[in-house]
Amino acid sequence: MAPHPSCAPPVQVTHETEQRFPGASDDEVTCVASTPPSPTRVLENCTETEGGACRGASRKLRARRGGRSRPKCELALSKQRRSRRKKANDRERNRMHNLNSALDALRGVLPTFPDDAKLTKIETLRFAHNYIWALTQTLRIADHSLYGLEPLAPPCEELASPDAGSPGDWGSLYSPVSQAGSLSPTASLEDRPGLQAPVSPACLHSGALAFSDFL
DNA sequence: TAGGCCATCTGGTCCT
DNA sequence: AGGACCAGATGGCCTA
Repeated sequence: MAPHPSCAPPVQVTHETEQRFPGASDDEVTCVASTPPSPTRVLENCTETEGGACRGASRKLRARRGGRSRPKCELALSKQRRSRRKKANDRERNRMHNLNSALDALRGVLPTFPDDAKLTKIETLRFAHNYIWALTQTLRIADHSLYGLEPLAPPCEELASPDAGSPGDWGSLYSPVSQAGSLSPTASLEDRPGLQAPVSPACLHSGALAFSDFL
């Protein structure tokens, strides 16, 4: 789905040039100083007619390079920038691919029906969050019942207040974070058959819902 | 056709 | 200096 190279925006050199001046190397300074009128600090502060330090440096460089017209240098600088940008793009692409791979792995361990459409990125994250949360609560319930403690869960139909506190708050149908705003799983998941938002662990515990209802 | 999702490019910032 | 990370911009694809 890569944009057509022909449609890709042209590499913007001027902006980067401007940004990189403070740390520019000798070569870069030399190249830019020979650049035709552009909004750069060097060109503003270091013209042929002013600037002692700049003039001195310029003279030095000119002596070293043996010339004042340096189209080759511009070309080299431009090539270097393009090369750096290209490498950065490659790294960024790779990074995003890794991120997507991790997301796919996460999808792989989430309970969904085979015929479900692939979860979007945001759905995957929300659902994983809720799934983990519900499983945690389930374990907690199991522990409590194992040791004969009082069940902490409210009735299934009782929903917690939106600002229910800790992650351990069982009154919540959804984990606290997902309850907030757009993170509510009902917003994005309820219309997906077979991909329900996590049910209350209390309901699981009481048998009001089978675990399969969670899926 | 509008809106959602996605991949990619890009420049900025922070870190090593 | 170079890499990682991030967020904004852009354009393509798909669906209601």
